[in-house]
Amino acid sequence: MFNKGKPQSRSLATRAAIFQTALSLFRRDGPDAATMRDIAREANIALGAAYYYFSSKEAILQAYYDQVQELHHACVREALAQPGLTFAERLKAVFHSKLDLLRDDHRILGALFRYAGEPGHPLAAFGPATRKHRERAIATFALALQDEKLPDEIRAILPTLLWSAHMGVLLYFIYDESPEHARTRKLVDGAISLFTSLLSLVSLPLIKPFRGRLANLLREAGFVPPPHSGSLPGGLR
Amino acid sequence: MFNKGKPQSRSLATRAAIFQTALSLFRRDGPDAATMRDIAREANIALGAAYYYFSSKEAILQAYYDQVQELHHACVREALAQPGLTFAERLKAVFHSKLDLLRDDHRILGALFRYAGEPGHPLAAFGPATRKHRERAIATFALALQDEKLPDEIRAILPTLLWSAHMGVLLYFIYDESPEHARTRKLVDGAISLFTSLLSLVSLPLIKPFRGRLANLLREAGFVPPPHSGSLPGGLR
DNA sequence: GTCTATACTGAGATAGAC
DNA sequence: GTCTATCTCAGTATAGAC
Repeated sequence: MFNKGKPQSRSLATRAAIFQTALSLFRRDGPDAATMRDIAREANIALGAAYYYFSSKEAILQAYYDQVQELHHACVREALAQPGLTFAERLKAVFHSKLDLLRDDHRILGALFRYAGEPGHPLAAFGPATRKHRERAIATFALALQDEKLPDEIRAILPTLLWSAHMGVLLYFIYDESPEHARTRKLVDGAISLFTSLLSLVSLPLIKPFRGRLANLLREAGFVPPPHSGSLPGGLR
Repeated sequence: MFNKGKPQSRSLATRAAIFQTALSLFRRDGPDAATMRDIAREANIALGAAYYYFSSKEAILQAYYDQVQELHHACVREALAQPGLTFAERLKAVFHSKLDLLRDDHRILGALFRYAGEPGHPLAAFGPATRKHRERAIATFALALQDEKLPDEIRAILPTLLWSAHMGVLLYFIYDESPEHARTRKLVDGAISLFTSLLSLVSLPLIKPFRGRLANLLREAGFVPPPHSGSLPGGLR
């Protein structure tokens, strides 16, 4: 009668147990090698129960994706709360906190990348189904630059650009076998240092005309919404 | 006794028939929906025969990958043979010829992207197993700039940079549903025009110091081999 | 609503006959 | 080289216990 449809605490606990068991198996064996049967056995439940909570293995990946998103946003808020950081330091905090979060999850990340080439898939990183996620992630990057003084065109495109760069970094990270992912860390630091240096040139009269062209290009390509407008439908935005 | 191990013409014909049938089914139904049984039936052979020629469905994708590579290189050679092209036109020719080639193959491309996040996979676009392919593709881009006068640091990194950009364009292309892929074409043209304009700034004293930093960064990240050295092992290079 | 047990399906891949 | 028969196994469907 009451609580119709609301999950109870026992149910939540079972769900959480399945999720955690799945993650540890994903980390140990890789998301492909770990079967739903393995997960159910390890969590001491029947196969059907696992499917009761997660309609597929992909649904577990989906939940992981959601969780990473939220944790990252929280980490970034915390890291950026510290006063007196330079712009470069703020950017580095955003990138490095993501890498911290994903430290043990090379293979899970790799499995998520799999759907990047299937626009219709609910987990397609650039597809319409993940639109909300993407906007949230881009907003996380926007946190790093909210106090900077930047030309309008640049401010409008920078969060999306940073998010795109971060996707590239994650790809690099997946391939990076150096201890502690030192190579990825170094790439991030080097790229951000170089980038912030270059950014100081952006107000030069010589460079100025290029700002508009770039903003234009990205807007027409759909990476970035037109100014003064709400959001648009579609996957490429 | 003779021709030991050499495929005969009948064998080659069967292989080609399977390959073409597979491609047309891939295009019609998508590479996932098209099963090996479908392919075999459509090609009028038994399932086992299909597996005799291609040890897996992935092997067919592999063959497709090889073919695209070779066709693209040939197209580019031909397109660049035309005299009097500007640098931007040469670049555009490389990108557009690739898009021409892949016109109907959104979904096959998408399926190939799937392996990009699995470094150990033979089809991983950035992995060690595809190293030779990658070098060949990068060499294809190098064709476009062989006659340009460019600073050494730039010349060393540009082909790889262009190849990377081209991977990004392909991803965009996969998501692009505009008629004739007009949006992708427009993005390519706009980006190349902007890029070549920016490139003319690269010799300015103001910009010069950044060249070294960028080249350094890319070298240390393994995107580009150190100067005066042969190639190195490994996936990230 | 939560969960178990069991059986079915369909696709990739293989074995071995011809 | 080519076939048929078979294996494996992830995902699914279902009937019913609590």
